[in-house]
Amino acid sequence: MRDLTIPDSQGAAAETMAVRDFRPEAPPTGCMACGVRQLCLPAKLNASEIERFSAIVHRRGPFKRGDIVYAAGDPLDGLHVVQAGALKTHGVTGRGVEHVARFHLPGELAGTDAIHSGVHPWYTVALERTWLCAMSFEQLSNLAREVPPLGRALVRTLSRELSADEAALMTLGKMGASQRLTWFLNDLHTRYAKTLGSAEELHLPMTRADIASYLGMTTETVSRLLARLQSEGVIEFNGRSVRLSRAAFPAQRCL
Amino acid sequence: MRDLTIPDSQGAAAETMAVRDFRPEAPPTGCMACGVRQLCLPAKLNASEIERFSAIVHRRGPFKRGDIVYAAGDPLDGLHVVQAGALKTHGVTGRGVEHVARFHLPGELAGTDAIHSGVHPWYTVALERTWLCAMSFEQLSNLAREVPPLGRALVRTLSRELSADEAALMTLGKMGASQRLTWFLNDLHTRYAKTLGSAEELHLPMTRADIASYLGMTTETVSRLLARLQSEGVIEFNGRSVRLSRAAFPAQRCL
DNA sequence: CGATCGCTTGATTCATGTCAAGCTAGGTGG
DNA sequence: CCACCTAGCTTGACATGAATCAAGCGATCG
Repeated sequence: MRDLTIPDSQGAAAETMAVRDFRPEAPPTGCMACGVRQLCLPAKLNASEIERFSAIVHRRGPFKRGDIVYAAGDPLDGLHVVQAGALKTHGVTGRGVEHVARFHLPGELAGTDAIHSGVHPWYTVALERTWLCAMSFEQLSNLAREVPPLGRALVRTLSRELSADEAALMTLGKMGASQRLTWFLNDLHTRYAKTLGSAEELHLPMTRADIASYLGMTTETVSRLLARLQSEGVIEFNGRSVRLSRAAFPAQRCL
Repeated sequence: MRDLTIPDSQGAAAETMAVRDFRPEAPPTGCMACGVRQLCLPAKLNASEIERFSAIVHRRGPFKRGDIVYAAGDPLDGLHVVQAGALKTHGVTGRGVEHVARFHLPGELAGTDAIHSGVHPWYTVALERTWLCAMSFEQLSNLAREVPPLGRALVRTLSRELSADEAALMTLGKMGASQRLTWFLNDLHTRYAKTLGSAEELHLPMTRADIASYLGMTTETVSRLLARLQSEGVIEFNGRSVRLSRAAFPAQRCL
């Protein structure tokens, strides 16, 4: 892990946390009690297996907005699961323009794109106050050999990321700007629902610029489209909190 | 595997094969002698491990243009490595429009996006006369447990696919149409070079419509841009054969 | 208290999509 | 073997969605 020297669970100062945050001040109680477990690697492990997995994981945080988890070029050391908060993975063009390739929400794994080359190809940074569960890939790999269900979970997780990326490629390639945006909102809602339950109110951890970059448009267009969707009654929003009108999101098919 | 009943290595009729095809009429001689091995799963296995891997693989083909390897909704049964030829993975919108998410070239693995759900999310079809190496995911998974390097190879391969998709998301999201196209040509060239060596002439296995769909533009735009790139001296092309002017593709950075 | 960042809204421009037409090559049937 | 037929490709004229340029506002941070 590069020398970030982010204080591990440092003085849990009293701060108002966004609704979406998952008991962010609680010290790690181990995977057994973790709220994102059903999405995370130990999802299908039994108690003793979880115990062993838990032993190779340590909690890191809080990362704050903008803190770097991986920089492009860093050697692969550990993978991280988002326990609370959110990350983005982005590249930077020659002239300093950044482009977001994906967001990582609670329960999702980051760093996997570095496995094959041993080097992180992009930047991964925190979008808001974030806690991560770190594990050495080396140790994970070894443990997976002894605990086959863990190996299978790793493969399944990679496959899930893969098909998520493919879905994004499908949607972002063909659809118009407005459809891309509604797809995005719906996707976020679905992913949050997996760990935090389906909430009325969706809190966006990222800026308009991040959304625009991810969806391949400009911040101006995002703003305008949000305004239009609101006027059409499809959504209601206020800053970064968005309420999706269920009527207008009819089990949205992604393609 | 769904009932494709594609004749296994059926009567190797004498046919003129495209330059890119990899000894397509030769019967399978096992992974040891396979030309795409260095990219394929057994890349880093020793002779006896390759032997075991080889035993769970069987060769299928020839598939011809348009033959379906996986249909959306099919249960996961086997994974396939492209030994010769090429595949595309695409979704179909409500009104029958298709969108291509990725191409699979020799040595690349297909079907992995079905692992996590057990169901293939999209269609995967042959673009040209194609041979595949099929393996049951079940058997692969079991063998990976006994042969750890194979498990690692599987994880590495998934990671490679993942970062390829991310690179595509980066490029397709931000760049203009012309840059997307040159990125695409360069990417194809690079990938072919891994198994077949760097050739002067790049043979495109897909139609303009496939390219357009993948890059998020129209066939007309692809045509026009190819014409423009040729007039600028960046490429020379004739139908589906393209020659990249090395001078104009200066170690093209993808972002 | 000022400065900066994130967001919104308006006016204008331009790249790419859409519609339309014609060309070419390869495959099929007579 | 020839003649048609179709799928794939190319080119042109025109329309438009989204980018760009520009301006202003509110909240947060130092």
